[in-house]
Amino acid sequence: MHAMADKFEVAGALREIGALLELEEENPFKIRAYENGARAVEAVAGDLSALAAAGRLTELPGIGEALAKKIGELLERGSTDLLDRLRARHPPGLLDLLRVPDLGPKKIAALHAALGIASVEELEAACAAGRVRTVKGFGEKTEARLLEGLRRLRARAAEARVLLADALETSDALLAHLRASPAALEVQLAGSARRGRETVGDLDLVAASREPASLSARLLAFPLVKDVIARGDTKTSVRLASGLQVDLRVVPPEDFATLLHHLTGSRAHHVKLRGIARELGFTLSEWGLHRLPAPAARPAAAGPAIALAADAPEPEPGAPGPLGPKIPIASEAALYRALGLAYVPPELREDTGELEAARAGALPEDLVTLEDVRGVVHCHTTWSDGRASVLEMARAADALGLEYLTVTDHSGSAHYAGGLDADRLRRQRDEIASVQEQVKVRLLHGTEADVLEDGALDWPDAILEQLDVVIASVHSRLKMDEAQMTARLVRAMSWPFFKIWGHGTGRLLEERPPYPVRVEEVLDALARSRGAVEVNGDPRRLDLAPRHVRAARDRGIPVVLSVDAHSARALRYLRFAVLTARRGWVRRGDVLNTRPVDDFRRAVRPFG
DNA sequence: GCCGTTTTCGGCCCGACTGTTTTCAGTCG
Ligand SMILES: Nc1nc2c(ncn2[C@H]2C[C@H](O)[C@@H](COP(=O)(O)OP(=O)(O)OP(=O)(O)O)O2)c(=O)[nH]1
Ligand SMILES: [Mg+2]
Ligand SMILES: [Mg+2]
Ligand SMILES: [Zn+2]
Repeated sequence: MHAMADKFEVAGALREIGALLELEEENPFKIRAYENGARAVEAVAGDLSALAAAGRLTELPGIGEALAKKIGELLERGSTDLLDRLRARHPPGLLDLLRVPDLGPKKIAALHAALGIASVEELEAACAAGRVRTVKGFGEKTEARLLEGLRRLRARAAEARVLLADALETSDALLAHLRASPAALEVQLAGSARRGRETVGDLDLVAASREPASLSARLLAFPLVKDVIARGDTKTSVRLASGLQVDLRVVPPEDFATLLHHLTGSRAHHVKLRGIARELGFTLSEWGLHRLPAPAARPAAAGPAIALAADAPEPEPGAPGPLGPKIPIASEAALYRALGLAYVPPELREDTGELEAARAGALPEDLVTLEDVRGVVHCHTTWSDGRASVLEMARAADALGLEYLTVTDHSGSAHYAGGLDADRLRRQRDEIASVQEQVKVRLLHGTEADVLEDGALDWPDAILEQLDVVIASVHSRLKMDEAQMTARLVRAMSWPFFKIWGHGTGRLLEERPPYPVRVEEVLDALARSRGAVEVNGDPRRLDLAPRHVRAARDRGIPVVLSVDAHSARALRYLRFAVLTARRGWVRRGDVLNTRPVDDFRRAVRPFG
């Protein structure tokens, strides 16, 4: 098809192969190998083709000879013989069917065999006509469920993800609601929201209780609950009016730590961690850490094993199989300790090297925290497109106990955002000086300078040298190709003064993809020059993304946690910047605005 | 398909809930 795929297209093709193999009901471990390969390819920092050209693809975890060959082919011509063959064997509509909730490869095969259904449209028609219920293994309820799944898929609701900030507002309300129950001994947020992912697919909650049914009922009584998706002894799933799904698991208090760990994820982290447990002779699930039974103690074995089985206590719920003794686990830290590992914070549990690091004792122990941050960077005011005045922003910062605040309004070319010209910039400096006399927080004066089309910044050096801080951001002319945008940013980051790369890739989550740019090349330029990367805490941005933040700190580039505030309320975005930085393995010492104001000022001052 | 300070073959994480099942497969988390 097309030549020269990038790593995301390669990952997409590997996932498509995986999905098509699923339809063929191939060995699940082989299918997983394709998913692992896709993740490994995406995690590559920098140029995948370079790695392929050097014949080093098999150094990636989960890539062997077979996948390396296919990746090479994908890079060259955008497809592989296997993918071509698979595509030729299956109608394209079958792949779409995999996206229908509650429909997997087995049911698709059954429907295809019985009714010739090979597309979403055909399934919809068959459900509407009541033909699906006639297929063996299907009934009225399944048909109705599929219709509902089709409706949600059509409405684009089935795969929608919600911004972390919005999800946390809902989860705060839910947690308060559940904690008010006398049956609740403990209730906590888990899942991707606890890991600080920028968007979440649902809300996952965990609770400890002696009366799980009572807590489940309490969830159903939450005013925003619209539908009950499933209700069992330990797990209840509901859909809220907003469309957001909420999963609640409830266990007795002695299993709370392992449940919290389980529901926090991620899936890939668990697969690897449980593999490690197994190597050590344990088995791990939400029901706890157990010793594996000795291999000799099988039903076919001699007398003592049978006697042991007869004496075994009642199996607890969720643990029907033969298990060895249970190791009490009182906390997540105790769980990792029991497996000989350093504690892995939730934000790092993505199987991106954290378990290898935990084994080697190489995990960062001083990941940045909200309490470490002394000042906020990147604030807009009514001088450009902010809604609060300098005084209002400063008072809000005082209320939060912040040590300093950096006013960085837009530069002149940002007409759409009321960018400042040199004269207004001077007058703004005077106003900041006068506001400073009324507040405790130290006010610093900077700019968010547009990176122009040619990579120049929007201010002459003579202006920049009067400022405390310069954020350099791309706001316009976004429709360049990757080579042009990379060249533009490399030039911008190479100027011989200190600058902060603002919202590096311009993404707007669930709205606008990042503009095409080779981030690693820009980071290389920044590492050779003077500057820092911003982790923009605006919940719609969270930019740079964690893997790029990690690539920055691997190059020794310092980090600034920013709020990009256009209102006083937005100063609270700092927590999202912190979460995103932690997901990028950022330590306290990597972050310039954990320093006292004078240190910070010296570190970021453009000249000198 | 990947992988290996116990292995180059034989493992690969583990469980909840639903529906239609007469004993559990399928899907999802
Ligand atoms: N052991 C194990 N745990 C799983 C598996 N799938 C999900 N989990 C656990 C870990 C997940 O973080 C947790 C919640 O599942 P979700 O599907 O909600 O995923 P998560 O919250 O991570 O991401 P999301 O934003 O909801 O898509 O359940 C699995 O296949 N095996
Ligand atoms: Mg989730
Ligand atoms: Mg979930
Ligand atoms: Zn901006």
